[in-house]
Amino acid sequence: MTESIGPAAEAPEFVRLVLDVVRRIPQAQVMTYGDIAEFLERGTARQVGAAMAGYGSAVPWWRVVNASGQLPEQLRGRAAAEYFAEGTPYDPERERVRLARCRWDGSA
DNA sequence: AGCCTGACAGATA
DNA sequence: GTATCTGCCAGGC
Repeated sequence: MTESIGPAAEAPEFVRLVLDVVRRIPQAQVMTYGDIAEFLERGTARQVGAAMAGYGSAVPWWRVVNASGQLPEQLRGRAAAEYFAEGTPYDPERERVRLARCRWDGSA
């Protein structure tokens, strides 16, 4: 059999591309799933979501949200702590980031 | 092959 | 503002 490989090594190329983008999102800013697919000119929002579900723990996953500025229920608590820590504009009532203020377009 | 599921999104009512 | 439907497409069964 092949020798032991790390979790990232068995990730498909699309997953690597997604993770590379997520790592570049600046602190206190976010991208949506669709933004990442569009930025890569590859895949769909749903595929980005699948990539994050499987491998997202290796990157700043809380900086990737859906088009409503939210993450799944299970992750909202931990994400909120990160938003508070890094100063991301966040609406605790709605449990969502304020996309109009912190959406990153991919430019530095 | 078909069917279902999913960290989604836009249109519509 | 919420609810529902449809399109999307890879992956698992």
